[in-house]
Amino acid sequence: MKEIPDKYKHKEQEAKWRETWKANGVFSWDPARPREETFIVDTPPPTVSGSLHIGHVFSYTHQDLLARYQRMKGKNLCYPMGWDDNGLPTERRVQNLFRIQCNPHLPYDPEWKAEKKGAKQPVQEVSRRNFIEACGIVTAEDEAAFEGLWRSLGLSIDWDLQYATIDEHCRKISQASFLEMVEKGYAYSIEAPTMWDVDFQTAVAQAEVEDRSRPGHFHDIRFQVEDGGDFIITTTRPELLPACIAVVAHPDDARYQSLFGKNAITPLFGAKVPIMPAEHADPEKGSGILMVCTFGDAADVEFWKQSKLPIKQIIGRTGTLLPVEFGQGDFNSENPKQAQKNYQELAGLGVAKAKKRIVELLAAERLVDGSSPLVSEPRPLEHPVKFYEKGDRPLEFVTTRQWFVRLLEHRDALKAQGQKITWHPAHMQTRYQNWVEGLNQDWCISRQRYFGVPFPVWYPTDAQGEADFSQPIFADVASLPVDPMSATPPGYSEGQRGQPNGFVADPDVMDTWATSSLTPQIISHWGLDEKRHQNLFPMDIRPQSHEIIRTWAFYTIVKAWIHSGEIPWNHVVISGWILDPDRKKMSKSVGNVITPGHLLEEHSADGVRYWASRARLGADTAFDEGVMKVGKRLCTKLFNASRFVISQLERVGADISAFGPEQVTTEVDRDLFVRLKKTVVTAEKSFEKFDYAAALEATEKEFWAFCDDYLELVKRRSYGEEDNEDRRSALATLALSLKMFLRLFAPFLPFMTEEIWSWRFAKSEGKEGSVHVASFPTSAEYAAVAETKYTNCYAAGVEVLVKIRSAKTEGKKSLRWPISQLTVRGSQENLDALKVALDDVLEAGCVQPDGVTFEVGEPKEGDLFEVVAVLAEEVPASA
RNA sequence: GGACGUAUAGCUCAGUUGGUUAGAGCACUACGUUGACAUCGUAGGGGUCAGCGGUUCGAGUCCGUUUACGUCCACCA
Repeated sequence: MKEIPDKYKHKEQEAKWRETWKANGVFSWDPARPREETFIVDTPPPTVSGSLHIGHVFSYTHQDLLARYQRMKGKNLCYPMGWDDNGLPTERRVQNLFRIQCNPHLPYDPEWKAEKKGAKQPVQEVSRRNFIEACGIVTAEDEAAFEGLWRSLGLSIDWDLQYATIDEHCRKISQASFLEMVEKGYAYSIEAPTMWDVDFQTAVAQAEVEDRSRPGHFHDIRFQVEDGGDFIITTTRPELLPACIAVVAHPDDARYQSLFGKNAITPLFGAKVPIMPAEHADPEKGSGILMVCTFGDAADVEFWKQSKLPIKQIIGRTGTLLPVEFGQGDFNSENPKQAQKNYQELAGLGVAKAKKRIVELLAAERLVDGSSPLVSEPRPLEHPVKFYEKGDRPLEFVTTRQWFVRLLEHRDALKAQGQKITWHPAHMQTRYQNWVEGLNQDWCISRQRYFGVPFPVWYPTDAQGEADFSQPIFADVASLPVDPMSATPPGYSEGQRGQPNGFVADPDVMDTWATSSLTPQIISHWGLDEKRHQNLFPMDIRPQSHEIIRTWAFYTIVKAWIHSGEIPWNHVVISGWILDPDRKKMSKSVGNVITPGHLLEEHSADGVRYWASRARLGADTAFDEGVMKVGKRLCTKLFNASRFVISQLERVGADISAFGPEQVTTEVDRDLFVRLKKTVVTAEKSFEKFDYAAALEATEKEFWAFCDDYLELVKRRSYGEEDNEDRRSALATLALSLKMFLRLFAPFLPFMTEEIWSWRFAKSEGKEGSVHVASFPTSAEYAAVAETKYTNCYAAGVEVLVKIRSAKTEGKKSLRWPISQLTVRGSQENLDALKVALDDVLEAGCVQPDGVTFEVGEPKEGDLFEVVAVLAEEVPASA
């Protein structure tokens, strides 16, 4: 027999169980079992270069609760872990840690080794392959640290099912997905103005764009009209004046009707631009007339596309003004020499500096009537400006060649897919619908970065060595994954790379979401193992947070629809955010992030999990260490109550696992089981609705009541010296109820319940001995407990005991103080019920048996009884 | 501007299809070491259920409206 410890030391015990679970493969997935017996979690792959905070612990606990419940229901759990390691965050960290910069034109240096360097050391340029190797070193370290934390938290992940979004398998799936999207006509490449981050020098997608409120200025600028007259335009972006291609006003705007069809002359640059009607011009805003520049915003892009006007691109990929020649090409001017002189003042400047300079130029400029085109001092305002979510400078529209996935024409189909999925909580589906309805661009999936999945594409070159983008050469699916920078396209030799009549590689990598949108296919081995794919796809649950519904959830639904015509999972479960005590979202930029390490140490993993388990899905929750303390206290209570139950049984040599429901024979015990069965049903129903918090609440409430009341009432019988039916029933009830509570708590408190389970309930040392593969309690399990003939006899006993205790508290006496006279008034029916429990009550309440009086009568409304307990004059020596 | 959510005790939160006197924990107060538990127990005080209006025999719950807070989307002249 295993020795039961006096004290629970959570650090040691939790470490012990982590090792045991690992050694026994308690959480491993069995690929042989069929789909209907399997439950699949599409685990969110955390960005490894970020640091984990308490919010991650919160949401990953939620999925683990659901996984553990399903496992105890007998399901074969496929609960993998992925790491999102490609993309910008890793690149940034690698650049800083190793002081390197990727230069994709350098050859690979096999001798080069990545070394961490101080911030003051010079930056070294390395090849793309060397750079990626360095990324691999960093992500491997990060992944190990993350895995350690997840194990500390007790996540029941199958650690054999791991993937990293940059690994070979994921690259293969991502490239295969791309090729199929090309084949099915969903992916296309086009040279077009695209939202562009000038610092990262990459295109970005609509989903990665956010508005930030920034100070700016209105500038009122007078334009001349070709054959006389003028008008004033209000703009916040005067630096785009040289890129002005048209001037527009609303077609119904009376003020400008007479100007439509004429040309305006831009100040400083003398460019003749058409004055045109346009629906998007709002007469209420500014002066009602505005300039269209290539490109100031999405409306400019849209207008330019429809108008077929020439493009005047003045902002380059680095965010500085490009050198252009006025009087040549599309940069027309009435006075090219003066225009060029003015532009020379701006060329090479960044956007902010160009803005400042052009205001000075406008102020100094004189129109024919001698006035300045800048008709007033710039007026300050706060306005929303679009930023890349990871960027520091406003986005610009730059014309580049990019790969896109068609979304706009499929909005209705994608909305319908969202409706086939059950969202928890349900209102989160609205966010998905809103996002799909609000889409205004196709999905740009190409990024001008290095650490990511390359496009498996090359382009033939013409006699001049220029790439022909209209004839892309795609890699063969069997050859995936490929890096076109080092692999040669079919039918070419490496010597033809970059040569006339040769080929060039597509230099770009995919958006990180292009890979992470495939997590279900990555896990199911889509296209590689059809049997496994059929067995795992669609999945059961996708846990995630709500701010990435528009990215991760949305793109995953897109990919599943394109590739399989299916939804990727049946349920999406959304965790809320952790708010700091001021109810602000915890985020790195705000600097209010709380890391979980010390909390797990102090409050135990079970305590921290308890805190997370109390929060319902989707509800933002304030960080509260007090709740973790409550969780730890619950563990202690469970520990002590279990020791008591086991000691009671073993005092008389009973085997705790040998009791069955038919041995519950005493009326009070049978009545207790009416309650316990209700609790089991509530827990099960709640879990089936993914409402783990309600399951915990019901279990916890019942457990405390069990400790406070039943354990007190039962002592007379369980401590009894005589081996009779009453005692056997008490022991059976203790054994069965403890076994029940341990399993009900197991998803929430996996360490503590496993510890206690291992004392006496575990049937073996291996996987089968774990409480986490034991079956979750059902009410059917206790069907063989006979119904009591005295309904409420347990409740009656409890109520009288509570009132006796209350009398002692009021009398400022200890709970062991004897009661000399007890009068109980109630209905005959309730008194009869009470009499069944009376011996237990009298013993627990230290009532002298000869001092009890019953009266038939009406107690206060809501009560079963009115109780008068007279405290004894003094403590007898025996007490 | 559009959408969604939240508002219940000092704090963190429950409150089911409308149904007795609105609950729990923390904190607070008092009492008590009792044969599982001082990492404790027992008991107590504490609420105009954000405001207003409506439906109903009856509203924390349903409807309308207002306010505050949060989030997402739109908004760059």
